[in-house]
Amino acid sequence: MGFNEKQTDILLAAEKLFTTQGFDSTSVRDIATEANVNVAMINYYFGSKDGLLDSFFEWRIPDFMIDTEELSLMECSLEKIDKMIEKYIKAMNSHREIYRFIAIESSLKRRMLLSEPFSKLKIHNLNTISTIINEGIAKGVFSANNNPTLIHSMMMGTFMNFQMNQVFLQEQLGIESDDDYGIYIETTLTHFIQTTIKALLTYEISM
Amino acid sequence: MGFNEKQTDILLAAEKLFTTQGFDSTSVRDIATEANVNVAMINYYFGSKDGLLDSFFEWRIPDFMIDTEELSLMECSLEKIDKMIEKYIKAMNSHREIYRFIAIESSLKRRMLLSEPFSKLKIHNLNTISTIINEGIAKGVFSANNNPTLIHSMMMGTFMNFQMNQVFLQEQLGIESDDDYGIYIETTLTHFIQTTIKALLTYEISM
DNA sequence: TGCAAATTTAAACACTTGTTTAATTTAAAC
DNA sequence: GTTTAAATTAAACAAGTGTTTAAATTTGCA
Repeated sequence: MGFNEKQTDILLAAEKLFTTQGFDSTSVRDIATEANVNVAMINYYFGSKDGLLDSFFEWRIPDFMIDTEELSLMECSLEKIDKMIEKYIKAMNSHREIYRFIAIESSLKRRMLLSEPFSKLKIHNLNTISTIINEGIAKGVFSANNNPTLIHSMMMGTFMNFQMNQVFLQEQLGIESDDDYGIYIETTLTHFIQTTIKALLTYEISM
Repeated sequence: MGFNEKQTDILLAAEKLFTTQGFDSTSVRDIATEANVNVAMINYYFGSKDGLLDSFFEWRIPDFMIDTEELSLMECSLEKIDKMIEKYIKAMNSHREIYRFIAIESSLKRRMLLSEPFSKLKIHNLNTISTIINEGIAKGVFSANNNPTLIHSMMMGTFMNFQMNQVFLQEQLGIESDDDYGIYIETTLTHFIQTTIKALLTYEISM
């Protein structure tokens, strides 16, 4: 937390290369060149390449925290579900290459130790949706037997699938540009996820 | 296609290391040692490390093809949807570390050229589900305005999310062993996805 | 202004990477 | 049994890896 200008230069350069090439095939020299900085500065400021990744996680992961303030004011309803999903997708989609990178790197067993901040993010975001759904079930607004963890997995997975198969899906859906793809995610895909979850929460013989 | 014994040894060794460490941080020497083979044999048989990955894709991807024979005999119904999803998850879950590896590697821009067989797999599997859903819509069994590509993304994404966040989800769901996790996927998760898709296909004001 | 700490640098370090070479062994064909 | 091709080997190759060093420069403070 609290990085100086030079550190930020390095982090930005790392971000650009990590997200396009992956962590392992990005060299510290590449990063140094991209950041217009001497190679040794990376070890000086971050200790090691792994330390840089560690700092990168700390630096970027807070962007993906759902803020619950606005939601906490709303009464439990399907509209609240819509709002929450919209917030969710917006948060992740605003830096989708970064989110994809973090999710991929954290999934490798060898990197498990580094993924603590990512774990905290997932717990926070899962709690947000769980609270809302459980409250709705308790009040009888949503049908019971719905598992918030599974619904959360479905939402996250559907979004991530769009990150990991962009080339394929862009072709399948006839989307021309990267920008249009982003728009599709924030409109059509968001609406689809909203519909899906609402269908589940109002599905009588659910589960 | 058609690998001899030595080539298979190499592919099996590569599989073990690729799926646990990723492609970039697995060295050809590691693979050679694991396969009890001279390093040069990898280049002799596969040309290069990239060529090995290429062959690995060709070798394993057919396992994930959904066979449509049994499905084509069934009449269009919600039971057919259940059956299809069951087949889908079973096919992917039987070698889930391999599927995760392929999906991750194919998602890196730098590896796009290699992912042609994966692309073909995705098209085949997407067509399988699309055909069934579109037939159901045409016959009025399923509600219209359902987008098969989105439903497919949802199913794939939900499954993949379980692959990429195993440690996290195992803890969240209180699952003890890796085997139990696999069982959970083939029972509870499969049922959840079935329910979700059926809820969508019978949701009146869908989309 | 002087001094100590922090920053920055080029060079070197030790090691790993994927690949190739040239020699040797094994197998198949005539 | 000789010849030709395929398979296998250890060694070398050239380039790249993350990291450290020790010297030089800059900075902040008394």
